[in-house]
Amino acid sequence: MTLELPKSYDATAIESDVYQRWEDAGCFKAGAGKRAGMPPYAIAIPPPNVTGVLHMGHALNNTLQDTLVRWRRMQGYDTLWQPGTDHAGIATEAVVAKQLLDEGQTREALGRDGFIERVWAWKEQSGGIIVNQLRKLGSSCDWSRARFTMDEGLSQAVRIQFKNLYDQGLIYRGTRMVNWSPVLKTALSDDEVDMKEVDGVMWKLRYPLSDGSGEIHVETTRPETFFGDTAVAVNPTDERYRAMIGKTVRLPIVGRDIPIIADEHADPEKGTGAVKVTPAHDPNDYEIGLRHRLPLVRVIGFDGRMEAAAAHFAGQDRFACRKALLKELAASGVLLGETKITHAVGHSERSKEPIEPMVTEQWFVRMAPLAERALAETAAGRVTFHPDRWTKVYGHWLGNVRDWCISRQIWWGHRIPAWYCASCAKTTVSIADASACAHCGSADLRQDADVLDTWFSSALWPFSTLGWPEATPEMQRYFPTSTLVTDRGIIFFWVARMVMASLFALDKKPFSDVYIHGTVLDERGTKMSKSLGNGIDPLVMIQGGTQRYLGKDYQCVGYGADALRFTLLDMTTEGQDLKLNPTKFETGRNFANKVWNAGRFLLMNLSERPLAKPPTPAEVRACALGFEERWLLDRLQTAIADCTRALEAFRFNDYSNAGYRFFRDDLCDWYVEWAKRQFKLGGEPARTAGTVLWYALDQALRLLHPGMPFITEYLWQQLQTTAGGQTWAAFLMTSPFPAVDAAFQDAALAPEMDELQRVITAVRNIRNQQNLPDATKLAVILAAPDAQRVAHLSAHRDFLIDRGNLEGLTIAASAAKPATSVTEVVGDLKVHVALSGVIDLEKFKANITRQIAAKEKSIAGKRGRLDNAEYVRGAPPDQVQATRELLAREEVELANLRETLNGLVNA
RNA sequence: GGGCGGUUAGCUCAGCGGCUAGAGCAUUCGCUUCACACGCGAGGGGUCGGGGGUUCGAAUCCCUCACUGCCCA
Repeated sequence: MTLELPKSYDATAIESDVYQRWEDAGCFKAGAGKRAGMPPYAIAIPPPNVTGVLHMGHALNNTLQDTLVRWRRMQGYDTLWQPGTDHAGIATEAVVAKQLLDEGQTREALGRDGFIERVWAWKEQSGGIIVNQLRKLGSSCDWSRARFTMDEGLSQAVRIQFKNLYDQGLIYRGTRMVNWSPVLKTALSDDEVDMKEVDGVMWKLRYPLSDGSGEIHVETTRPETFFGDTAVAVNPTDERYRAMIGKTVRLPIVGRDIPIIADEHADPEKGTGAVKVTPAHDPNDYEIGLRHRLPLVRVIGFDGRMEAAAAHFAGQDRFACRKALLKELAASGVLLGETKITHAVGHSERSKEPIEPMVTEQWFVRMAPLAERALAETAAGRVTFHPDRWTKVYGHWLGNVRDWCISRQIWWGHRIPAWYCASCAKTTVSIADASACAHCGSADLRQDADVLDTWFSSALWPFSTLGWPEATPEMQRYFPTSTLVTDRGIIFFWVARMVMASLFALDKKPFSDVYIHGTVLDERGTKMSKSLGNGIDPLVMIQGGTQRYLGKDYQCVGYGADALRFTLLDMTTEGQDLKLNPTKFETGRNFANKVWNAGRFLLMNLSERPLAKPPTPAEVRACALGFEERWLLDRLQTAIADCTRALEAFRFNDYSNAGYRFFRDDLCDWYVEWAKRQFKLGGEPARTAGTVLWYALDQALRLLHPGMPFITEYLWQQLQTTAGGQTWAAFLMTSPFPAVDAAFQDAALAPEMDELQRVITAVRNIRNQQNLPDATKLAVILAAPDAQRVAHLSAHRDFLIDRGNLEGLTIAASAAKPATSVTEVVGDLKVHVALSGVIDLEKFKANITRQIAAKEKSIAGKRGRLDNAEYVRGAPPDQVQATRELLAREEVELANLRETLNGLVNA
C-alpha cells in the first residue's frame, strides 16, 4: 500500500495531533522510555510567571531544554522535565488590582481575604496561559507533575525554609534603609532596582552658621530632602572647614539647627567638599547617621508625598515639591547655582519610577554565610556554568551581595510565618499557624502582615517541586537535577539563590550544569519588548497570522514549531545573542520541507519492500552493499558522533549543523539521487537501496528528533504504516537515539567519495560554462597518472556516469586529450570533456588562470614554510610531513593546470 | 569608573595556533529533471576592525587604539 503525502509539509496539519498522541500515551511522564540501568536526567523549568504570555525568549529557553530532555530520554535516561509556574507576587497583584479598579472597586474595600480569593479565581480562570502555549512548542514536560509556587506543598516548603533560616539566625527582622517603590508601595530587593543614567541638576545651597560667623555651601541633586537634613558633613582632613566642625548651621525655612560633623564620606575633591546629610532618605547618609548617631527625620512618605516635616510643602508630591521649593530658595538667596549633570538613579524595575530610599522595618536574609557556600560549589567544580565566563559574574555577585530584603508590603504571596505577641512583645516563627506565643504562651498574637519576595519561593523550586521536605521517591531519584537552562538576566535573581537555598536546606547543590543562553534581539540588535513593538510572537510564527514588527505587518503562513525550533537551535552559538526577524524562520521551514520530502520519496519507493518496520543494522549488513551505501553509512556515523558530541557540550548550532549537513548533502543530494538509479534497475540493487535508505532515514529522523520532534515523529509513523506495520503503537520519541556503529565506519570512504564528487562537479561545471542544458550527456575521458589509479577509478564507472550524466567514460593512464574538448583538473586527474559544438574558450581560460593563481599562492606558502629550517625543526613532524605531501599533490595539480592552459592557448 | 562580550563575504554567524578561512540567506548563470522551486545544478564574493608584539607559523595568543553591546557601581 502506498500512502501519498502532500507535496509540501504543512506543520499546522499535524502538530497538535502528534502532541496529543504523545500526551495520551504518557510519553512526557517522568521516566518514559527509560532503559534499565540508565541514570536519571532532570531539568527544572525556570517557572514562567503565572501572568505571563509566551515570548521569543521563552521559545528559545524551552526549545533548548526540550532538545536536551528529548535527547537524553531517547538515550534511555530516566528523564524528568519538571514544569510549573510561579505566583509573581507583585505582577499578579497588579493585574487583579487593575481589574478591580476597572470595576470601580479597590482591593482595600474587598479586604485581604476577599482580595486573595479573587486572585485565586483569576489564576484558575486565566492564569497559566503560558503553560498551554509551551505545548505548542512541543515541550515534553511532565505536565502531570506541574507545580505552582503557591501550592500547598510548596508553601509548606517556604515556611520550613523560613523557620530553619530564622532559627539559625540567617533570617532577621530589622529597621534598615531599603529601596522603596512609591508606586507599588512596597520595599524591593537590590536586584529589583535598575540603576539608570539620567540627566539631572546639581544645585548649590547656602547654609548659614547658626552663630552668624559665616556660611557653608552644600550641593545636592535632591533639594527637597533638605527638610530631613540632620547634619552637614565635611572631611576631617579638609583645612577649609576644620574650624567649623562642631558648630551648627541653621536650615533655611525650617530654622532648625544641625551640627557640622567630620566624616570620611565627604570628599574634598567633589563639589564644595561639604555634604548635607539626610539619613532618612539616602543610603550613604544613613550610614553617616549611624556613625554619628544622627536623628532620622522622614520628610517623604510611602506614597512619595512630602510629610509634615516639610513645612508648608507637606502633602505635595516629591517632584512637585522640588520645583516649588527651588523657586522659594532662589527667591530667598539660599540657592546659589545649578550645574547640569548625568547621574545614576535607582528605578523600580517593574513600575519604572525612581526608587525612594526609605528606612523601614523589614525581614532580611543574612547572605554572607550562604554566599560563601554557594561560591565553594563553583570553585570546586560541582556546579559548572556554560559558557564558563558566567562563573565570574556569579562569583562577583555572591562576593559583594548585601543582605536580601525579603518582605513585601503586598497581599498576594507567602505570608511571613511570624507572629507578634501582644503580651510579651516577642516574635514567634512557626511552620504551622501559631495559636500561642512560644515565649509566654499568650494567645494574643498577630501575624506579620507582609508576604515574602516571590524569589524566596522560586529559590526552592528544584526541590520543592519534588516534594521536599518529604523524602519522596522523586527527591531520591531526580535530585540534584542535571541541567539548568536560563538567561543571563536571572543569574542573580534565581540561579545563585537556588544554589544557596539548596545547600542550606539539603546540603546538596540543586543542579550540576547551568547553561546560559543568549538574549533574543530584533534585527537591529535591540532587546525585544512590547513597548518598542519589535517583538516576534512565537505562536504567530508557529501557527500563522499577522505579525506587526518594527512598524510593518508581516503575513505569516505558519512555519510550524519544528521550523521555529530548528532556526533557534541553529542560531544558538556559545551564548551569543540572537538577532531575529520574522523571515528568519524560513531556515527551519525549508529544512523541515526537505525532511518531509525525503520521507515522501522513500514512501513512494517503498511500496514493494517486504519489511514491516525499519531495517536493523543486521538486515542492512545482509544486503549487497555497494561503495555508495558503505559511504553513506560511514557518513551517518560521523553525523551521529558530531551530533552527540555537540549536545554533550551544549553546542546547539553544531548539533543542528551536523544534522543538516548529513541530511541535505550526504543523504539527499548524493545518496537519494543515486538511489533513484538503483530503484530503476529493480531487483537486488533496488532492494539494497531501499533498505539502506530506510535505515539511514530512520537513523536521521532519530538524530533530528530532539530538535524537530513533530515532523520526525510523524514521518516515522508514516513509514511504518506504509510497510504494513502498526502506526502509533510505538513512538520515535521514546525510541533509542542513534549510537555510532563501528561496523559501518570506514575512514577510507569519505576521501574516495570526495574525489568522485569533485570529478562530477568538474563535469557539471564544464556543462554550465559551455551553456549546455543540464540534460546534455557528455563524453568524458578521465586521465589518471598510473594503472593503479585507473583500476581504482574504474570501480566507480557507474556512479560517475550516472551522477555526471555521461554518455561515455574512458578511464585511462596517459589518455590523449580529444581534439575538441575542454579540461578540468582534479588533483592528479584530468577530466577531458569532448565537445561537438562551439567551445567558449575565454571562460575556461579565465577560470583556469584563476585556479593557477590560487594554486601558485598556496604552493608558495608551503614552499616558504618547508624552506624555513626553523619550521622543519620546530613544527610537529606529522605536520611537516602533511605539508610535504600536500605540496607534492598541489604541484602535480598545478602542472596539470598549466598544461591545460597551454593546450587551450595552442588550440 | 569597574567587569564581560562583539567587530570574519552585502546580511546573520561558525571557525579560536598549522589543510587553498567555512555555512545559511542574499546575489549571478542555467534548469518547472518522474521527493522537494520551501527545490536542483554551477559560480562570483573576504588585505578576518586599525596598529604593535610573541612564534618556524596568528582570524586564532599578548599589548594597544577605535567603534559597539550588556552587566555592576
